[in-house]
Amino acid sequence: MPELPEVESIRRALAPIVGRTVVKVEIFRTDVIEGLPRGVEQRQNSLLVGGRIIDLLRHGKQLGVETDNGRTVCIQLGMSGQVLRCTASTEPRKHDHVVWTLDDRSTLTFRDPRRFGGLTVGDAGSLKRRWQDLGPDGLTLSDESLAAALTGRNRAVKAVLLDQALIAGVGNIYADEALFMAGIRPARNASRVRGDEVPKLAQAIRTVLAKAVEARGSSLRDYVQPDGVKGEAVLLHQAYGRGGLPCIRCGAPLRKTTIAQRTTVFCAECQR
DNA sequence: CTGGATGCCTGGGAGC
DNA sequence: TGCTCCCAGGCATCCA
Repeated sequence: MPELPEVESIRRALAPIVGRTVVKVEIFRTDVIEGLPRGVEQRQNSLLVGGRIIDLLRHGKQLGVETDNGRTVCIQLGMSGQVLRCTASTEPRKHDHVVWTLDDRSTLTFRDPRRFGGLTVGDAGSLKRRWQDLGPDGLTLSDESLAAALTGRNRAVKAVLLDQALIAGVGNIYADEALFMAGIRPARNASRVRGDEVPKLAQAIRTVLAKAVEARGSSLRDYVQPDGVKGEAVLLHQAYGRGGLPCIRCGAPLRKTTIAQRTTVFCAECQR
């Protein structure tokens, strides 16, 4: 579900937990955790218990939590994942998989009804190692990086934008939005994006993502910020979710189709 | 190597 | 009200 802007919104909202020490973790499902060791002590340790949170990092759609005892947890939200922060402990709800308690008695909950997401535990270096397999982050994507991702690629330009190994953080919503802003048809072959269009598309990707971060992410079905409040970026959408509705630029009805197995909305007039 | 198709899950909404 | 069907923002894995 959540793409870069949603994950970045979560990261920013969690800033107050930096400096806090993890005092307890409750695991309600082990199968959402990769790399979980055997043994109660080892499990607690791998899930940051006893460590002080020193950093919250993000690359693309992945969120990293790092503690001063050299442990890290990488959070992937998949389609329906949430990270919630409560100032007092509450009864776990259905689909709450992992609950941390911090030394200020606040709790951090990872919940994910569809379980396409999950956690990966590791040592201090494991986040960087993991993120080496991802492309550059979409928020700061350079024109040159985008050019490199598109060059010689025999697939739809939208499929390239969605490929996390090429560009990290763009999902179905913001791919449609960026291509609409840049006036490029999602089905166009990536290798046929012209040199003069590359900077426009790179700019569109950065802008669309940055605006959505400002609006605290797009709440469609599951996404909420850690305090449970919805983001407002849906109000900014010009293409996504508007199939059949008039294009805000030219008034022609927006077309709905499938590209890379994903629902795709575009304007046949404005996007060539 | 590349790119395309498939399957994993639950819940919400539409339609009957 | 209740049922069935369809759809959903991701991604690992398998296949051609």
